[in-house]
Amino acid sequence: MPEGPSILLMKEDLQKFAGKKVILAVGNAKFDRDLLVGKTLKEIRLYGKQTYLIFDEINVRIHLLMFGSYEIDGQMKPDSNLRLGLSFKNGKAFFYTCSVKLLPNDFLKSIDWEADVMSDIWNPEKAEAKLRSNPEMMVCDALMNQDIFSGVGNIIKNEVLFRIAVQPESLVGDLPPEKLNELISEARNYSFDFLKWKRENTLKRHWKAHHQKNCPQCGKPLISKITGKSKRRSFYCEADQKLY
DNA sequence: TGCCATGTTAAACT
DNA sequence: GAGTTTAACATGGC
Repeated sequence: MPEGPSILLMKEDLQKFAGKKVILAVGNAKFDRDLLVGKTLKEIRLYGKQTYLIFDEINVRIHLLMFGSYEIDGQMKPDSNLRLGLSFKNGKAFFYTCSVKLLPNDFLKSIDWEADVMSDIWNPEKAEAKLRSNPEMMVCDALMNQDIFSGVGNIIKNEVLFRIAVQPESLVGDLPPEKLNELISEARNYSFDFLKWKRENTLKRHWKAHHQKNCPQCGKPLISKITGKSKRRSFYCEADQKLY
């Protein structure tokens, strides 16, 4: 599931529990789940791929990692790896195979909320400043960097670089200023396209590079290669994507 | 069937 | 210490 846009869909599903009181908390999360019982879920806040269930004093941070999933209402899967299940008067929320952590609300102050590419307060100028201070970083690593582009994952990385015709191993400092700006604006733009297509269940159909065999522009075979320090797979066209 | 992958963290290394 | 590599987690799709 879990790049930023998918998490936004999860938030929409959870929203009906905002303002509601936790009746029961179950699961194998490594903290005292009873601390949540009787507390009211004040707000659901996102930061990239992270979801914060905010209560008085404390919050639960959920990260679905690679294989995590969630379920609203419905029957709990019998032999599943349930990390946390919350019951409210109007339904239940289950979180499976994910990272779940209880944090004090002070922690929220340490987050740079403006780094979330899908946030209303996304700050592209700040992203540009961070990029400029890391000229030796490859663009594939820059996009995957959650402190710069919180919410971007491997799919978004590959599609953004295809859209702006930049080879993944290009160095940030070598990009001309207008390319750097395209990188920043498309990280956000594509995330919203991802959201729209995910909602329609047509995401894969719209992939131009990610896990594709041939370049949709020139028809040549795409390169599939582990790139950068993040060691994640990149799909790109040698002919159409320029190495800076 | 076996491999790979929408991700992160922490331990174990150099 | 800094930087890098590896393991762990654990599921579903191809």
